[in-house]
Amino acid sequence: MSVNSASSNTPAKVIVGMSGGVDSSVSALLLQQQSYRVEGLFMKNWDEDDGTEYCTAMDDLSDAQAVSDKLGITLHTANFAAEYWDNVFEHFLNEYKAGRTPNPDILCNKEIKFKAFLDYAKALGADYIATGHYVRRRDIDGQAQLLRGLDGNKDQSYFLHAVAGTEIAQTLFPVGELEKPEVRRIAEQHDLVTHNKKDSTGICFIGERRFRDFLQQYLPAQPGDIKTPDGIKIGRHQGLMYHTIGQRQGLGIGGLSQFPDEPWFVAQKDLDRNVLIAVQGGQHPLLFSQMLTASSIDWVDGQGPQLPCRCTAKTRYRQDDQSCTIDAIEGGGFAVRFDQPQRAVTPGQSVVFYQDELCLGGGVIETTSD
RNA sequence: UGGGGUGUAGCCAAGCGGUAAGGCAGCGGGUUUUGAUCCCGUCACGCGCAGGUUCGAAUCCUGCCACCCCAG
Repeated sequence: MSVNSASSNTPAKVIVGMSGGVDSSVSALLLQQQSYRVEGLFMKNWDEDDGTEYCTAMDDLSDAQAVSDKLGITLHTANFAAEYWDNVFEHFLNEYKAGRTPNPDILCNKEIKFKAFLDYAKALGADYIATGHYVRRRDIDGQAQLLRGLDGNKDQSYFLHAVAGTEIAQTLFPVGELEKPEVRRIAEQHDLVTHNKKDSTGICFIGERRFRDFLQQYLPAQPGDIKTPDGIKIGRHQGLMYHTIGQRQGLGIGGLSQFPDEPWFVAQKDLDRNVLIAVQGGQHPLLFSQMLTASSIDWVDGQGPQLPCRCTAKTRYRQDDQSCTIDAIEGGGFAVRFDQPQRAVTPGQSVVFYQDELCLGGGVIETTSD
């Protein structure tokens, strides 16, 4: 790709989404080295609910500012909290209310980072945006493809699968070509304050929380029974939305004399009866499913492959790729059959498809079956 | 209140005179841009209570208390 912008032979202008982390810091640095006209933008998309305990956003902004100063680039700030709430968080809450387990960060990428931010950057005159994601872009016949990051350990294509190719086409991913240790090394060599900053986790823009306490602020408790698949009551839960399929922690069940010493896992949610179904042992058959149906499919190329299609898929971030077959189902949507049964496939979560290095796209899991 | 049994951490539970296993739950940390999973660590100066025997008792003895079962 050319470093020059399309409209002139001045260097292209790129605005980097600066989170205050090492990846976006190094992204800005690399683009600068590649002679782009680089500016940064720090997004604040969540207005603290309690204001006290989780005030990392200010630290992140000051780190982003420090890196920008070091590089001598302009740092813009933007607040997309309203867009985040309307287009990401409300959907997040509605999914939990419906007993499902959403992935807000996938929506956040689709609605905020590659829509609100992209629009904002273009209004600032940018030719491209850039982010610190560990993914790669490949242009074929004028079409942008999404490839896994070179560092298989950090690949974040799972989170970007719902971003359209037309938006990928306007984005640069400098660290996607590198391995994480190299990124940190570059940051250290250039004396960027973020070089040894711990990787951020938790919901994007919201951060690490005691998840159940966090949800409880928005979704009130609805206590009910915890039962075995045979209908034996073995405990109480405070709300089906506070648990997810395959989960062990938080059930509070232990030492039942008529059962073995194995830990208990959530197998199903019975919304009609407000009952949580739990099974014993992490390999219990009820925790596995070989088929799923998915809706809300986003294909990166806008078309999707010819069906039926053999490919690999992940049902969660960082899962090893699993061989499967995708097929269309009547009335819309897709059916996915895995070669091997998969553990804790969870409605509301996303299934993402790959062919080798290419991320095809993915959809939201609706149902699972044997 | 006649007989039998049981009382060990939140729960299940080993221990049978030599100085409190293990599991589950919980808690803390690690891994991780969702939620999970997973990994590591932690968790009874004390074994229903009070005495006694002994160099030494959760383990033996005595009394008391509680619960369970069978008789009534």
